[in-house]
Order: sequence, then structure tokens, then C-alpha cells
Amino acid sequence: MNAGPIYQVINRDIADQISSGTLQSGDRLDSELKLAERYGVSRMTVRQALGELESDGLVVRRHGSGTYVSEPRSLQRRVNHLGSFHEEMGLDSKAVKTRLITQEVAVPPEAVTADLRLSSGQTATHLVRLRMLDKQPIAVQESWIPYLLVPGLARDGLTEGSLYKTLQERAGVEIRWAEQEVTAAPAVGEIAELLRLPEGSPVISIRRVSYSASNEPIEVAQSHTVPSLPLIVRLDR
Amino acid sequence: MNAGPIYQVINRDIADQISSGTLQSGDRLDSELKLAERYGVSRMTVRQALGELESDGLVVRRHGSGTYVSEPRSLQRRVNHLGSFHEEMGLDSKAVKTRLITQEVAVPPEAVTADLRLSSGQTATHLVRLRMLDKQPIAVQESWIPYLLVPGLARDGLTEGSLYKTLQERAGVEIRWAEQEVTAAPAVGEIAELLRLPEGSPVISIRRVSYSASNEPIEVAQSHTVPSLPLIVRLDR
DNA sequence: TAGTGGTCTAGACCACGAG
DNA sequence: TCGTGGTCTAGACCACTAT
Repeated sequence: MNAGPIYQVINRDIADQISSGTLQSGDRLDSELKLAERYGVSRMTVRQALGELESDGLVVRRHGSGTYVSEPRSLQRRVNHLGSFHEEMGLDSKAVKTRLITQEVAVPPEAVTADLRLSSGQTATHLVRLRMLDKQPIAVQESWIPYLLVPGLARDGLTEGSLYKTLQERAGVEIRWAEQEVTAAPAVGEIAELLRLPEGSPVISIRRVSYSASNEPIEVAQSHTVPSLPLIVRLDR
Repeated sequence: MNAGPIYQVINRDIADQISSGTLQSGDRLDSELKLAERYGVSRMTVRQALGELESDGLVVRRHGSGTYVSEPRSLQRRVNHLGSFHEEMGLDSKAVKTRLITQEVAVPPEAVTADLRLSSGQTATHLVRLRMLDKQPIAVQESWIPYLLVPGLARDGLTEGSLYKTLQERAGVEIRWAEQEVTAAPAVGEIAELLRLPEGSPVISIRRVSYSASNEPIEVAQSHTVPSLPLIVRLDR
């Protein structure tokens, strides 16, 4: 079993310490030099791990002072890095339930065909999922994945309800990066019904095209999220 | 005149070559080794510059192949990094005009007072700006800045219409990072009027708290943007 | 096979902060 | 003043791509 690059192992280790409570919010981490000694790596490698934790909002670095665990927030969806819906929801993820609305093979709309680089008429697996938090609907997600990538997907369903895990295990495909468009839209028809919102009321609309490490399009996803679940982003200069 | 860290100089130099057309989309950049020699720096420094260009969506790196200038898009607003409205708009920024709606000193709402860490009753400079693209309104931005930070701000106005430049020059304050909440909201009252949208139609709502390098809150901003100008974000795993 | 980007080392000097 | 994070060096080996 290979765990990937060392800096990702360190990243996960510290993230685990934070989510398990071993490191409390406000705590100062050991200095980069000490962490380098503890993990038996050079300081540059520790810095790469801490840099990701910082951009994920888990820690704050203060020049001349130290690196601190940041304050937590509830009901949030962090989107600095690409991850599954559960990963984005962070601590709230345990309370998130998924209801499968649609699971079929079909010819996608033209815009999706283009983004997936399919020939006209080629089919794709079509998934519609409703995400619930505390029995309240929070988001509807519609996904299109090229049929030939994972032929059994519509028949066999998802591994642990996670599209990312399923793609990894069944097709050996790892999603590496994505480009995402965020806007506001009126909830209409089935979307409004599923989210239990008045027809025409505003929802967060996200269209995402995901790519593998070799820059092949893997998934086109369109989601509609209730406005009470804002996206949280940390931006650096 | 200090231009800051070398990697930022390299970053700007390559970004300039792309926006000026010296580097066309699809072109392959020189290899990291050659760039390191040309700029007279180590390869790690070049990599730091290329990493930012990649996360800004300006270039794509292909393992084993090279680094390429990515395809451009029009009417977009990239928000991978913190920047002024004009910087976010990229190539479209030349066509963006700003109309100042409000410029006053006032006691901000309680939520703003808290985020700016002001005492109850302390005043702040209040700015409301309307952004126009091709004579069409695209966004309303409301800003609150602690009065004591830049006492003359409401009287003297902004340097080149840029709040970031004004803060830098007049108060020596540089905004370094921000936390941003993105959601959807109905356009109401003055917002709907200014954006020329029907009352209640969806707009992108962004609330941003910006901080200095020493983590002091500098500005609370609330913006409402027309849905035809989506936020574009590149996400990495 | 040759060249590319991905990761990592073991140092170094600097700017910043807190006491 | 001293420890911290910010930047940078001059190498190294590896995985991947293209030929």
C-alpha cells in the first residue's frame, strides 16, 4: 500500500489530529523545524503540507509567531480544494444523507457531450442525487460520466455512495482537478420540488467539469444548492 | 523600488507575456530548467511562480510533457486569488466602468462592527459602487472600512477608483487574504433597481472579510452580481 | 531514450513577532 | 534578542510523455 507523496501523508496526519480533537482550535502547532524532525523530512516538505492545510482553512500561519489551528464554523461548505460533497462539508458530513433520484444511461445534452469530448450520439451514465442534512434537502446534484469509462455504473451503483471512490476503484480513474462556474439561478420544476423551495426562489448553481491527471474530462456535474448553505472560500493575495 | 519576492516577479513577467500575446494560448513554455537559467534562479523558485499561474488558470502543466498556456474565455471573473474587481475580470477589465453611489462616514450594522472588531458606536467609511460592463450594470459592491484606518477616505475619494490602491498608498495597509461566503439571494429594492433586474430575481451574493498581513480586519464587503457573470474557479485535488 | 514535471533534501539568509 | 515563518539555493531521484 502506497500512501502517495510524503507531504500528503503529513497533511492527512495533521488534519486527523485536528478533527479528532488532539489539536484544539487556537492551539499552536510545533514549529516547522520540529515537525520536520518528527516526520524525518526536510523543512520544505513540511511547508508543502502546511501550505495546503492553510489554504483549506484548517490552520493560520503567523509570520514570526507560529502556525495555529483555526476557529471552526458550523454549517459550511469549504471549496478551496476539490473534494467529494462529504469532504467539502467537513465536520457536518456525518449528518449528510444521500437519496438517489435517477440512475440511467442516456444521451446527454449537447453542452455536456462537448465538455466530455464525446461523439454525437454517444451515451453517458446519468446520476441525479439529493443531499439531505438533518432531514432537510440542501442540494441536488446531476452528474454525467462517459458510459465507456465505467460501463457497469448505472447497473451496480456507487461504492459507499461516493462517485469519486467508485471511479477510482472500478475504472482506476482519479479526478485531479476541475473548473467550476458558480452563479445564482431560480429554482424551477423538479429542483424546486426536491429542495422544497418556492418556484423561482434563488439557489446556488454550480457547473463543474472534472479532469483526470492526464487532463481527460471525467465528469460534468450541475448542482443546485439552497442559499442557506453558502460556499466558504479562503482567498490569498 | 522593491518588487517583492523573485517568484512574484517571474509570475508577473510570464502573465504579462500571456496578456500581451507574446505567448499565445496552446504555446508551450520553456522547461522549468531553462526558465531557471534565464531568470538566474533555482528551479524551485520557478516552480513556485508556475504553481500560482496554474492555480490562476493561466497555464496547464502536463507531467512528462511540458507547461502550456491555457485557452482563454470571455466574460468571466476568476476568483482563485484575492484581487481587485478589475484584476478578477482579467482581459475584460478595460471595459469595466465604476459609478460611485454612496461615500459617507456612518455607524455600520452590528454584524459589520463585529467583523471589523470595532467598539459599539465607532464609525466606518461606507462606500457603495456600481460596476458597469459595456454600459450594462453587472455588480453592486458595498464596503465598510474602519474610519480611523483612512480618515480622509470619504472626503478625498479613491485613487484610480481602486480601494486596494487607496488603502496601500494612504494608510500603508496591504490586504493579504480574505474569507468569502458565496450564496444566491433575491435582488431587492435599490439592488434590483441599480442592476436593472426584476424584484426578487436571483443574484450572486458575496460577503467578504479582508485581512492585512497581521490578520487585522480591514474591510467588510457585500456584493451583488448579475447571474450572467458567473464566478470561475479552478480547483485542485 | 531523452526530456519533462513531481517530489525531496540539507542547508542558507531574511523579515517579523514577542518577551 | 531569539524563535518563528518566508524565501531561495543547488543539487537529487522518480514518474510520466513523446519519439
